[in-house]
Amino acid sequence: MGEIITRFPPSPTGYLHVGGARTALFNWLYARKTGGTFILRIEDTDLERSTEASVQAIFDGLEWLGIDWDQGPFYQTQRFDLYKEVIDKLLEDGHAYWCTCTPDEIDVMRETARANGAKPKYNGKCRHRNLGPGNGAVVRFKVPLSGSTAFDDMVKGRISIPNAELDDFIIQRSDGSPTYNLAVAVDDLTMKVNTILRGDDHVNNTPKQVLILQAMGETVPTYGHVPMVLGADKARLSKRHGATSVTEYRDMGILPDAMINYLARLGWSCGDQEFFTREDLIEKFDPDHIGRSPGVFDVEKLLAINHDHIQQKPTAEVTEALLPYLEKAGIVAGDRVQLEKAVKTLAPRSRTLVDMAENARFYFNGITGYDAKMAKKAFKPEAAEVLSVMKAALGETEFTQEALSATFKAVVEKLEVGFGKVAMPMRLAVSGTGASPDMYEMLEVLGQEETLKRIDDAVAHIRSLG
RNA sequence: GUCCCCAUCGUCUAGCCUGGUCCAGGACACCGGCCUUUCACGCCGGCGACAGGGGUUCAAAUCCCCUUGGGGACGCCA
Repeated sequence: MGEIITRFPPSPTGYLHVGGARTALFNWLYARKTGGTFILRIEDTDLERSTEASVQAIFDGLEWLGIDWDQGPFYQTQRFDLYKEVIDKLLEDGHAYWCTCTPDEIDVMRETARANGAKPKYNGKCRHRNLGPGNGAVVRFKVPLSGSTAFDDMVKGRISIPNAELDDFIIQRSDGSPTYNLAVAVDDLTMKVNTILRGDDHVNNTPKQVLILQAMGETVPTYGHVPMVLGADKARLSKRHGATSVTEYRDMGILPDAMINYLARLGWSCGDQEFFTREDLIEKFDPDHIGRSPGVFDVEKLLAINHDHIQQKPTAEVTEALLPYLEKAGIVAGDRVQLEKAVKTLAPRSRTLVDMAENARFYFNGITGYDAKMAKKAFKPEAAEVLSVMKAALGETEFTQEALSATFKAVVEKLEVGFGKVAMPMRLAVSGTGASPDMYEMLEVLGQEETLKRIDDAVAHIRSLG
C-alpha cells in the first residue's frame, strides 16, 4: 500500500470524549508505527452546531494525550468549493439529481414505509424528474436500485449491504452546503487517506462513501470499524455513566500515558501485556488485534493502570506532572530535590496525581491537627516523654535513613519499650495522621529542623491536654 | 420494523483465521494469607467464563447453521 495515511476527523460539537480519543489514538498509533502520516480534519459542515470553543476543546484533549498531527487541521468549511465541484460533476454524470421534496413530504414517505414494515427511506420521487437547481432544492445521490455494496473491513472482515437498504441520500443541502458523506469521501480521497479506523457507528455510512467514490471512478480506502465504548450497563457510553471527556480524566489526576495505555487496551490487545509505555504502544500497535466486540469503560481499571504508571515512570517526570495539581491544591513545595524525594515516598500509595498532591500536603504545608482516633492511642501522657527523648536523640542524628534507623533503635532500647510506643507518637506528631509513608523516608524528606519543630508542637499539644 | 455487526470469568482480554498442547491463560475488582513501625506497595493463594441448541469431525472455545441476547444504523447530524 505504500505509506499509511490515517486521519482523525472530529466534528466540533463538544469536547473530546473517550470514544473519540480512542479512535484518534488508534489512527495516530498506526501512522506512528508505520512511519506514515496522521491528519487532523475538523468536520464543521454543520454550521448550526459547530463552535470555536469545541475546536479548542478538541485541541486541548489531543494535546494533553500527546497526540500530534502531521497535516492540518483542515476545516471542511474552507473546502466548500471543492465539494461543489464534485457535486456538479456527479450531477453532470447522472450520478446525482436535484430534488424539491419538502421535509414534510419525506416524513410522510418514511412513516408510510415504516408502517409497511419496511425501512424508512426517501422514495425516489424526484429521481426521474430531471429537475434543475431551484431555491429549496437539494441534491441527492442516485444509489443503485439493486445489487449490494461491499468492502473488506480490517477488523470485521467483509461487510456487504444490499443497495436496496440505502435510499438516495442528500449530498448537498438546500443552502448549498455539502453533507457528511460527500465531504468525507471527497476529503479522504483528496487528502490521500488510505486507512480509516473509526467507530462502529459508521459502518452504515461506509457503503454510501464507497458508492460516491465509485461514481467518481476512484478506488476506496481501507476501512476498519472499531466497536463502541460502552458504560457499565452496556449501553453506549454517555454522560450519565460519569466522566466522558478526556480532560475530566486529566483533572482527576490521570497521567496521559496511563490514559492512552488504558484506551489502547480497551478494544485492542497484545497477548497478555497490560502495561505499555507510549513507545511500547507505537512499537506494538497492530490493527490486526483490534477486537470485534464492544467494551465497557471501567474507571477502576484506569485508576489501577494509572497507579502502575505513577510507579514506573521516572520520579522526575512524575514530579513534573504533579506540579499543576500541587498548585491547584494550594501546596507550596520546597525545592525540587525535596519534592522529588517526597514524590518517591508517595508514589506507591497514590492512584492519581490528585491523591498524590493531597498526600503531599503534610510535607509542605505543615499539619493542621492530629487525627482524633489516632491521637487517643498515640498521644497518651507518657508519649510526651518519649517524644522528648526522641527529639534529643534526633537532634544529634544525621537525617539519612541508616542513621535515623539507628537512632530509633537506640531510643527503643534505652526506653525499653516496644517499637510502636515510639513510632506511633512520632508518626502522628510529624504527619498528623496514622497513615503515612515509611518513617525514615518521611523524616529524611521532612528534614531535621522541621521534624524537631513538629515534635515540639506535639509535646506541647499533649501537655496541654493535661 | 428493516438492515449491519457482535457474543470467553462481574469488567478488559489471550486463545479462534491455521480444530487436538485449554477440565481455557493474564489483568482489574473481590476474598484469604505473607511481609510490616502505620497506610500503602509488593508477594503468594482463592473465587470466577467458552450464551443455548443443532451439525461437521476421531477430536470444537476454535468451522457451519439456527435460536437467544446485546450494540449500531435507518437525519437537509457527524
